Amino acid sequence: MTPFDAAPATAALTATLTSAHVKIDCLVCPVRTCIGRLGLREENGAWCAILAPRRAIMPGAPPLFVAGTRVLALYSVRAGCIKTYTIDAQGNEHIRGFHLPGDLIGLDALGSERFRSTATAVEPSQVCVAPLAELRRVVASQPELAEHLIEQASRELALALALSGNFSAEQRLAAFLLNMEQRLLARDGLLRLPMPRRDIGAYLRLAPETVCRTLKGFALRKWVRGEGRDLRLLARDALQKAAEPVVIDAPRAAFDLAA
Amino acid sequence: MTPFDAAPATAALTATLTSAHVKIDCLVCPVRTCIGRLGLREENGAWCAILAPRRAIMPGAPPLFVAGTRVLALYSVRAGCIKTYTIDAQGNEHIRGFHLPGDLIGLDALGSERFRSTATAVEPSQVCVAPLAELRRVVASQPELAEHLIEQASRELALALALSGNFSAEQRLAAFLLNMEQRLLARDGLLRLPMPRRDIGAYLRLAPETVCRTLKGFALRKWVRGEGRDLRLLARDALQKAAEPVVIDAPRAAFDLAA
DNA sequence: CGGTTCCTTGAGAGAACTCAACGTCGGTGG
DNA sequence: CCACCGACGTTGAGTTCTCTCAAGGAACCG
Repeated sequence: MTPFDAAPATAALTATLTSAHVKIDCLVCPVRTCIGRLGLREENGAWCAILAPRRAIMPGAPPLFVAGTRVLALYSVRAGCIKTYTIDAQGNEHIRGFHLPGDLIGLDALGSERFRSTATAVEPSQVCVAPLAELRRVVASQPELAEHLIEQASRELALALALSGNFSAEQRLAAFLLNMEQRLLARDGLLRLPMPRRDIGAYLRLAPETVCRTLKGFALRKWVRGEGRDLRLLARDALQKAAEPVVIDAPRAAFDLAA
Repeated sequence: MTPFDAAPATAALTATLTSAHVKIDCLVCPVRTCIGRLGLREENGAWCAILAPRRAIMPGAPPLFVAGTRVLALYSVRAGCIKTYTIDAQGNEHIRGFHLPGDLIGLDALGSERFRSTATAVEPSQVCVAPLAELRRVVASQPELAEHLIEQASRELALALALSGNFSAEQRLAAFLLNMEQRLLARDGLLRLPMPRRDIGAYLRLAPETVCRTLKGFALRKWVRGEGRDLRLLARDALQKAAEPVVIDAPRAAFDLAA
């Protein structure tokens, strides 16, 4: 069991943490697992240092950052759920991603100088701040960190590409549930979605009603159970089959060589 | 005028180049512009060396790589157009991206160990091969290159996220035309699309017929002109307005602080 | 208790798809 | 030289998936 199974929707998260807390808190920081995987020493101050400044983000509060503003820092989600989105001319909200503990926010802005989206909290959340200047400095001195950033961007890219495919509502929703289950480290298929139906729809290109109806379809087939945002995935294999985001195709054209 | 304005659909591209040609050819390689931008010396052998092995890729020929196989190298497009795609269970092709000269292919696979898509040529093309092991080595010694990779992945991510939004056929096609015009370095809005309507549709989540009809709608409004794949963008501003992929939204909620 | 947000369900509307047909073009071979 | 073939682009007609609009009920909060 990880420290993040318990929903972090406590008032304590809103408290401002002093830098004195940093070292202690970092021991339970989700980013720490990444550090461990990279073979970095926990005492290594470089990565922890740039993550020191914490920020608590509340739903409805001012955004973490706003589309169009200059990128001054990236953010690492420590707890909660942050959504990044844009608003089009018709006023529709397009959610570009949900960021869960351990995820970096703002990777899609590194190519430009400005944020492409606005970031707000879906539930009470906390992020660590990685100022861009310091990030560059650390990247230069620690190639492992650069590789970590590339890998994270790569994974996010793969997810975005899989989602941008021409799939049906059922396929996308099934893929979404499985993805969220995996990223939320849900146990026994027990899953508490942080976001409302409207946000799921804005992410999956579906009307909230369609999300609801499709979910009901899954429930009728006994693939999922639950009410509202508390779900239980009963038939993961069936969902996986329904999702089928990518089929590994055989090298069909490889035989044209003989012709 | 760049060396890539002329369509490279010549038989010469199919010829196998020996390593003796590398140094000379690298002077006209699109990647060179990146090297210049990064402040690297042209004589710097590290980056050029790993790009040395060339491969010619022809439409209908065996893929450059196949989804599911291990990632042994990334590929830098030197000429032509490479598409990456997946085939779903229904046999539908989902195109994840068109890669033009200067683009890297396979960035979305760095997070996993295997390619997520299959890559084939849309038109006669040529790529440079960057073996993963050497790439890692160079990244470790040259942080600028790491930043370049991150930026490239970031831009690709931003494009994928913009495209994955819930936009209409007109919005997506307009955005696609503008994006292709920019990336093909089209002059005077003169644009020769390398791919058939079917591929555009598979990329934009549209039926080929819808691509055709939407394009005709643009033509009726005098926004574009041309026949088949040869297009001329007459009203770039109108297309830009129709595309409206992202609207920079004002920090509306920023005033909640006072409440 | 009123107000708000969210979830759910129903009925009608619409955007895009499917199916079908036709003309064009370039290559191939009789 | 021309018929044939396949791939592509275009257009039309009917269908379908998803959206929009509307409404009711539940949960939460001040």
